[in-house]
Amino acid sequence: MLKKLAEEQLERLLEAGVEEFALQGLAGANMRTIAERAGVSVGALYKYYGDKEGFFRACLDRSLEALDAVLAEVIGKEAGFREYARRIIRALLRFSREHAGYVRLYCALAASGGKDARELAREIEGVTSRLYAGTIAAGQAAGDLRRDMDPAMLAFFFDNLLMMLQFTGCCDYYRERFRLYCGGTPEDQEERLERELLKFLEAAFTFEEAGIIHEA
Amino acid sequence: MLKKLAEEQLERLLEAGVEEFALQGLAGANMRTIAERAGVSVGALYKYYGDKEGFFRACLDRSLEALDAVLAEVIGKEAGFREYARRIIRALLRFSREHAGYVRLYCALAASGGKDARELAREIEGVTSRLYAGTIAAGQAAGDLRRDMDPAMLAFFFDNLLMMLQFTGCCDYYRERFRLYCGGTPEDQEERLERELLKFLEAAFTFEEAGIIHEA
Amino acid sequence: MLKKLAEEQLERLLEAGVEEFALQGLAGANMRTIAERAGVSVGALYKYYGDKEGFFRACLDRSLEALDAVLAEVIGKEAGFREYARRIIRALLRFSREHAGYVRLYCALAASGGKDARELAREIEGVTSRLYAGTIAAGQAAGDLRRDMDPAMLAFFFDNLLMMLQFTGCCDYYRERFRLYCGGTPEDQEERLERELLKFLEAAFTFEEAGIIHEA
Amino acid sequence: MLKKLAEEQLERLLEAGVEEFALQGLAGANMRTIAERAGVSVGALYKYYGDKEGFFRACLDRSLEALDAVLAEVIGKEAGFREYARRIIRALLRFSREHAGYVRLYCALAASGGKDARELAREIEGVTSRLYAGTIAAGQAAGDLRRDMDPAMLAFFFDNLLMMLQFTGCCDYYRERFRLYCGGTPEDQEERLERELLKFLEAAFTFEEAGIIHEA
DNA sequence: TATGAATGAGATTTCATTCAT
DNA sequence: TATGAATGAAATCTCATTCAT
Repeated sequence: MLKKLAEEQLERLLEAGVEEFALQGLAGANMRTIAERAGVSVGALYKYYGDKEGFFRACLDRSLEALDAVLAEVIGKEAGFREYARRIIRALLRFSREHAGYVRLYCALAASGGKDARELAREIEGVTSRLYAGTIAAGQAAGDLRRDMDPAMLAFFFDNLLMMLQFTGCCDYYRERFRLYCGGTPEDQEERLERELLKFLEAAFTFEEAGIIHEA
Repeated sequence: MLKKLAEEQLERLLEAGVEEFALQGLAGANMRTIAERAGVSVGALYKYYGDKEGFFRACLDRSLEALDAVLAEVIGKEAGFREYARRIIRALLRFSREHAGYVRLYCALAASGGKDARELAREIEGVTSRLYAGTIAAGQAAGDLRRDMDPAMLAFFFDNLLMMLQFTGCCDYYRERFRLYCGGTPEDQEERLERELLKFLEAAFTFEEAGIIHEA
Repeated sequence: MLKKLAEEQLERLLEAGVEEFALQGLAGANMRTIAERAGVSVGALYKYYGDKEGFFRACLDRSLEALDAVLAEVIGKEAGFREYARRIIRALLRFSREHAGYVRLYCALAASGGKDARELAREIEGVTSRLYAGTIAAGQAAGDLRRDMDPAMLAFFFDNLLMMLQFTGCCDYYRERFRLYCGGTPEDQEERLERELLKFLEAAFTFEEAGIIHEA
Repeated sequence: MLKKLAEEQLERLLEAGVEEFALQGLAGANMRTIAERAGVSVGALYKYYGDKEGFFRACLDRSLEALDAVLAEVIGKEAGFREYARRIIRALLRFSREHAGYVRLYCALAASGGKDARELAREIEGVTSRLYAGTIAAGQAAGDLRRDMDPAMLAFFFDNLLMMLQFTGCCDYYRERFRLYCGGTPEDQEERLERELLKFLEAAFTFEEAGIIHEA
């Protein structure tokens, strides 16, 4: 077959690559397999992306763009922390559902070591860390959130729970783990998961030590 | 004498293997490199562990044993949830410091996909999930912990935070991420990290929404 | 008009091909590179020349034609050996200057092995060998050239020096070698080269060992 | 077969490599073919020589060493030019017979272009050029050789004839060419070739212009 | 028994050639 | 008709595994 590689085929290449890299890692992924899965010749794969490393980077970039898009959508609207958290959780749950491959790749990369991993961290977490810390500090100033905790740490724990939320939705290990803890799959339990996480966060973020309950 | 030497070699092999597999993944790891790092011949490596897969499994088992040991130590003593949480956090922080390689391998495996990952989840998380849920349910019954949340979910979020705590101590991505959120390295900030996490958990676990049920 | 364009393209293709084959050899040459250099599509290249081998042959033929033309020009005019040698040397020096690519290809082919190389030898050297031997034998009969040497051998050594003269003008190795022996580039030293080569040949071809036969 | 690669096998690898590179060029040579010809696995070939380029260099170095050895043997003994020339010619004829592969590789490399070819020229010809020019200048000073020619040019033409002598013995093109000029193969005609070349050189080097024959 | 050189299947990558546009 | 993107066979190179020493 010699027809021009359609947009759609390039799309399929990236999808297949994201999936394969997420599953097998950079070293374990097989370029021929990826090309076959995408229904494209190896030559075409190399023509478009140069080499394995380059193709890997393209898959990664694609994942990051998708994640950025989701976050941008949430971040845009001004809101209090509660509303804000709810929106993020819902957005990430949807992202997990719709772009499981990206999350898997993200999880795999975060697990890999070396300079690349550190750079990736700066690339991905740089934005969110500042964003969360800012929003939380504002919430503290407004009296909406507890003042007895370091906003940086609050943001950190918040993001920890969100990262785990995503992995739970997409990665085999984390899905199975969810089943052990809560029964069922993350999808079936999505509503419950969202509700309970919000309760958990609500308490963690608003309760102030010494029993002095912050005004609702 | 000879046996001792052999055991020491096996030890070194596992250490080297854990490190290499954590860093490069199963596919990316190089058996010759591992043998060289351990100062052992490739032949010996194969003699003891059969093949790459088998050696990988041995490295994994070793990591799990170490983790089990730590948890067993903590679990043994009866205590209230607060004390219990403090002990686990401290134990895991120490584990991260002393057995970074194991945690890295654990992180890498959790990120990989497939049936193996699911089995691994059952193997690792089966114990802790029941343990945590039980302890939490007891705490709720005793009135120490909030009753308006599913104990399974509470346990799940608790473990989420603990997993992230471990990754934060050992894996490049997560370490850099910590730096972005909180500044400094997890080691330098260990005390602060422990303190704030406890505060966070304290609130999340004990605050009850005073009957004001979060709107559905 | 269209035909003219096409012919110009074919011309450019051959030029590019001669250069690439001379530099990289048949195996090392890249058809896409050649087409691009000539500003022609790969499809056109294949349309005109069938395949790589065929195109290579066309490049070769073109080189041989050019060489034939030069020799024909020289050979046409009747003259004594001295005059004859001078003309050939000048013609080859000019040919080297103007058609360096052809000479380079010739050199590369002569260096390659196999049946093709042998056929090429017959094709190229068949004419000149008979021509030189004949002219030299005539010179000997006329008393212009020494009689104590085999005319075939004289012709052979003569052509040896002429081949080296051409390579010296065009090929990197031989150019550098000239610099080491004589200083400067063959172009700068063209006059000197011509003069000295003529002196060398004059002596080699006319000196007779005065009956003192070199001891066996 | 897993026995240790004997000296002899490494030897065979280099022999096979020299032959293949001489015949096919760097690009055209096939590493698998070379390994097979030498009766050695591809892995072993790569273990010893790193990559194709490195193996090529090793083949080249081996050829140069062999050539150096021959020249060193000739150069050692002090002698007049006639004796000297006879020795070199004989040595090179023998070298061609015994190390045809090296000469073929040498010929192929000299035909290739680029910086490598220039460096190779300096490496190979640097020694001989100075040596020949020195010996010839000494001969001129002693009155043994004609004084009306540039010693550098004399040395250059001398080496030209010697290079062609070697190619004639080993390379398909040059062998066929010899047959066309002189009939028979260079081996069968070795004695005649040597004798006639010496006569040719004798005249070219001792005859002085203007008919004034140099004293014998 | 322990070693590590040798093996060769399999991975990445290139490029002559085709043919839909 | 002319183009050049797509193809996929074949090349280079790696590395898990074996087994002669």
